[in-house]
Amino acid sequence: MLNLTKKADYGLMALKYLAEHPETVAMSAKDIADAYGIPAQLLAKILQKLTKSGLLKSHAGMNGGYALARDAREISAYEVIHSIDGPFFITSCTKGTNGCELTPSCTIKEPLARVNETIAGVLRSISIYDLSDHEQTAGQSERSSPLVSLAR
Amino acid sequence: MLNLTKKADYGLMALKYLAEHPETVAMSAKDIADAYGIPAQLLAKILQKLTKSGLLKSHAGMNGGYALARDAREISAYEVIHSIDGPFFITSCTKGTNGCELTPSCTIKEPLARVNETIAGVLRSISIYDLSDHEQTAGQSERSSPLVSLAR
DNA sequence: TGAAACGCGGACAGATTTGGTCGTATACTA
DNA sequence: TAGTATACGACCAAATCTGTCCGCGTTTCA
Ligand code: FES
Ligand code: FES
Repeated sequence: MLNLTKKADYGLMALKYLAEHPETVAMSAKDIADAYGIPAQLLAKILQKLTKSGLLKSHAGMNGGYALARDAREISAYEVIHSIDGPFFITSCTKGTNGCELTPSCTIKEPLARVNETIAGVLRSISIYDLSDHEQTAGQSERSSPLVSLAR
Repeated sequence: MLNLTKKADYGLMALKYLAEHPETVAMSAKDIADAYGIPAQLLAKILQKLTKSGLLKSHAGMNGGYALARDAREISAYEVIHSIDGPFFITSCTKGTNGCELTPSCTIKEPLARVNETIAGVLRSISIYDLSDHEQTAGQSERSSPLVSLAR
């Protein structure tokens, strides 16, 4: 019913956590999982997906782990969700290659596709940086201008 | 993964269908289901929910059926989805009464709630009328001004 | 007055998706 | 070479969604 999967949730949490610890070179999946009390192995697989999508850089071996591949401002929530949950369409008919069996009769697909694009746009305008708790001491650069203000 | 359930899809289709046939007093669930080739009994239950939510008016007995309870412009997509799928939160943690077990550690719930509100706003700004194929012959009243333009 | 057409609502089974675990292979470091 | 970490697939369990069935109440009409 139009909600993110837990996996996407976890992914966002992990990325936010990484964004808030820029000093550390790499953070293991277990470290992040422990910090939030989520299943380590599950998070590992999520981070692997994000790595394959180029959002994270990974490093095996001791003191290895994951690090953001780009600046937190350059990673949008949309990319994260898309990477973890696959392409999302608000219309339920995504089975098969294109459209479901009743595509010809269904008349709301086209209008809803527009809604879909709008939501995608909102998600695209939100970066990990926007989610994170960056100490906005003074004179914040205000580089990011999300469609949705997340300011508190 | 952030998509509507088929039920919500069906519900929107049905309402759109009703909006496009304003002359008929009432339309049976079976009629609508046949028009789109969707399971009649399933659609019936959906329409029942919409009736209980006050979006439709029902009439039992022969030649009975359903009709919009209000003008199509006054029924938002949000109401329909909310009525069928229940309250939706973009964050997956909706179990129990309030928040999931890891609410304290989860740090993205609050920022995502804002995204949630934005999406809800988009959905609220779209009416069944906007979805329907109203012959906008000339000088359309342009009474509705959805956040998302659905014009073709 | 009774049958037919229709809405109402719960129970329920099958299909699908999600959440999570396990095992093993691979890569890197000390 | 021992230890730590990622990579990846198979797999299972739980939750959800989809769809069907059946009995009941209501309205219309012959
Ligand atoms: S439900 Fe499949 S095309 Fe709309
Ligand atoms: S995942 Fe439950 S509070 Fe965020």
